[in-house]
Formats: sequence, C-alpha cells, structure tokens
Amino acid sequence: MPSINILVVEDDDAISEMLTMVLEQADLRVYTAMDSRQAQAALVDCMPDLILLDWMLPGLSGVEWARRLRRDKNYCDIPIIMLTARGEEEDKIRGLDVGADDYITKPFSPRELVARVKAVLRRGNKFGKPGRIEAGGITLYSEEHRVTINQVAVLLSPTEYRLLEFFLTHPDKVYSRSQLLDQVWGRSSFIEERTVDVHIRRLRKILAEHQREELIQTVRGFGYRFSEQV
Amino acid sequence: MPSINILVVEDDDAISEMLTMVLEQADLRVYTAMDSRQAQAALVDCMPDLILLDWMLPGLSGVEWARRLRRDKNYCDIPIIMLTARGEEEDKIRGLDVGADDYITKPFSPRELVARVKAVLRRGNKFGKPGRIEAGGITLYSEEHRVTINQVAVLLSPTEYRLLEFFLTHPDKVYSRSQLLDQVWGRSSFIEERTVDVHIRRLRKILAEHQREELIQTVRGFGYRFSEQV
DNA sequence: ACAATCCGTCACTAAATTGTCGCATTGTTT
DNA sequence: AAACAATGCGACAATTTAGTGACGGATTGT
Repeated sequence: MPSINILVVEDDDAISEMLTMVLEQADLRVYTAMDSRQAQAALVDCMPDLILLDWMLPGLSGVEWARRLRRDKNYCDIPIIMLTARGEEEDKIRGLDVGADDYITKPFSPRELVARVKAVLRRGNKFGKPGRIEAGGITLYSEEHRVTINQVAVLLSPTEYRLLEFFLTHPDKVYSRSQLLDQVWGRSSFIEERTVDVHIRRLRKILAEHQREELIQTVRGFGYRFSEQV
Repeated sequence: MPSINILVVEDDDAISEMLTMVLEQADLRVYTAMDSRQAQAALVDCMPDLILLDWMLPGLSGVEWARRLRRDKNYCDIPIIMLTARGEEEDKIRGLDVGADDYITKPFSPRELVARVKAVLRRGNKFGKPGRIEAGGITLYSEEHRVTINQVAVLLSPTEYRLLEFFLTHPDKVYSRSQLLDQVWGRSSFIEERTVDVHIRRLRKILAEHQREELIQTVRGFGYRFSEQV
C-alpha cells in the first residue's frame, strides 16, 4: 500500500537520516538528495508525491530550486514542505513566496512532521481511503476499523484486518507469499514465507464461521487469491 | 479555561496584537500567523474553531488561501471572518465567493469584533446556547461546560472534557493515539502516546460509574473508538 | 504561601497477537 | 502406487500491546 514517495532534500546527514526513519515508520517511501542537483535528478526517478526541502542548501539554494520547480510544467503540482531553522528571520520567509505548501521549523517532533506531511498529502487527495469496501458479503468500514460478514460484526486481529483489507482492495488477482509479505507486512520485514499460510488460515477460519471460506482460494505453486468466483 | 481557538492571520503587527488582546479578553485562545504559509502551518497545530483572515496578505493572498482552505476536506468547515480595509469596494467582497462567513471592515471597535466572532461561532454551534451534543446517554452542554450521564451530572477535568467532547462529535470512527493527541491536545506537543491510554482510563472510570464504559472501545493495534454499537 | 487538583510519565501486570516449528494432509509427478 | 512437494493445522514461546496504580511536578484557586 505504501506507494507514496517522498523526496527529502537535506544536506545534513543526521537530519536526513532522521527524517527518513520517521517517514518510513509512517509507511512512506523515502528518497533522499543532498543538494538541488541531486534532487533534480531524483525527480525523474521517483516522481515524488511530496518534497521535503531544506531552506538552506549548498549550491543553488532550496528556495531557488523551489521557485524553478514551480515554473516547471511537469513538476509544478508537487507540494513542497520547507524545513527552516528556528533562527531564520521570518521576514524572509514572509517575503519570499516560493509556493511552499507548508513549512516546519527545526527542531520538530516526529509526530508533527508526519502530521504535516499527511495533511499536505490529504489536501492533494492522496492518502484517501474509501470509507467502505464491500465484496462477497464482507463489508469493511475503514474509518471505523470495523468488519462485518453477512451483516454480522466480526473481530479481527490487526494483521488479519490488514490482510483482509488488502484482499478486498485487490480482488481476483493472485499474490505470491512474498508479494503479500511486501504489501501487508511491509518491505522491511524478515519473515518466513510460510508465516503467510498461517495468517491465511486464521483468516479463513473466521470466514468459515460465516460460510465464506471459499473467498480465499489457494493457487497451488503460486500463492493466494481473493475472489467471489470459484 | 478557553477551549476555543482562534487563528488570526494578519501581517500588520500592530493590528495583530490588538486583535490578540481583544480576543483573549473575551476568553478565546489566540494563535497568530503573518502570512498564509504560517497560517497553513498553524492549522495543524491549533485546530482553530475560527479564522480571522486579512484580505490583503503578502505572498498568497488571503482570498486565495481561503479558497484553498474550502477545498480541504479537513479544514473546510472552519468558519472564516475576513478583515478588509474600508476602501475596498464591497462589491468585490460580496461578489467573490470565497466562502467567508462574515467580514469586518477596519477600523472596528473591540466590541464589534467580539460580537461578530461570537455570532459566527454560535452559528457553528460552538458557542451557542443550544450547544448540546448527545450520544449513548451522555449529554454535553458546551455552553455550560457541563456533562450528564443518564441525566446525572458528572465532574470532568479539562482534558477529560475535551476528550469526551471530541468523541461525542466524532462518533463511530477510530482514532489512533497520535490522532487523538493532535485533535484533543491540539498543538504539536511532545507528549508520550501512552499518555492517551491514561486519560482514556480516567474517562472510562467515570463512564463505568454510570454503566457506560462500553462506549469507549479499544481497537487493538490501532487506537480507540467511541460508539454505541458493540 | 498553601492546598487541591490535574497532568504526564513510569513500572508492572495481564492479555492478545504473532512468528515458527513439526507433523498431517492433499495434490502432482513419475 | 510411491515419492515428492506444497499446503493445512495445532501448539507454543516470544513479542507486542493495553490496562492499571502510583508518583512527582505543575498549575490553579484561595
């Protein structure tokens, strides 16, 4: 699910690493650049959904680069969050309109960072989940974090919930165990592939209690599939 | 104990200070921003109940920002009062539909300001006499800052009150600890997430005394939910 | 200044979840 | 039909997560 790319442009290694960690924690894919030249190159590679840009940069300053970006037809829509040091006079910030969508003054808390990033992303209608997904008698209310099968509420553990959510949003296709691990557990997990089986079983057991076990199908030699058809 | 936040967006220091003083006098908590960028940032911090917005702003103009705000799902409900200079033709103001809820022409008297602010807040049921929210046997009279459960008055601490108020106004949805911190504690404070648990417990204890503990539900691995359903 | 309250944090406990293993079962190939 | 491989299943220990009581510092009202 984390198909959202963030480009971090920051010359201070320590800060850059910190940002990366925090953002990855929040299920965002992070690319980094040390200056505007690298950033420019990274643009093409990762097509970021958002840019975190240090105010001060060696070479072409962050401000300058942002300004240039705004004129670039291909990239002018990418939202930018500026990172500024506490000390910098706000006059400067006030005066220069580079078109940043938000800015954060260092130091900041991880929570603040993530909150702002998500706020900006939401504005661009990324990150929006549909309120309700339905298939095969299963209804998943994502805002309420609730699931019903045949209108009966069922209780799921966090992993079961995520797995079911993934299946509901990706019906009818086969996924290998390793794909499921990537998508549901996250890329950074070192987990036995067979573990997927176990969670499939647990989920099936719950479906079976409501006569819906046929929804999760085994594709021998490949993986699993969620589908209403047999 | 002002629980109502006003965001003042005004680039003139003198006016900004004056506004702050007047509003604080009226028991409102005031946050200030000098331009739309700062304002955008402040949004996340303070979750204002109302925005006082200067018509003319350096950078992205107040009008532009207001327009953008209206499109933002998270903030489109926040009422806006525009501050305009006497000279500006009122046609323009009337004509442009930026979605402002009211506007005040400078110069204005403190009394006029407060009156309009409260009027707008009342309209949004924030400040109004009939400010009453009800759910699951709990009634919250926002005007009186009073709460009853099953018609019996209960005593809440400020934080408990705000937490309950948030739950009552956002029923059935799950909120992570971090979301609750943002929404209830407001500005990006540096508070442990687990602290939320403690306040949940304190609130639950009070609900339990009136056989209503089931209203606050734990969503394991995610957060908490207020709901009448099981 | 004093008492009372409130708040955030911590340490500890209880409970749920999760990843892994060994073995059973099922399906496929020769 | 045997041999093999892939999957299902029950159990278990380790980890994670939530509930709880207590405590000290801060704030508030008197």
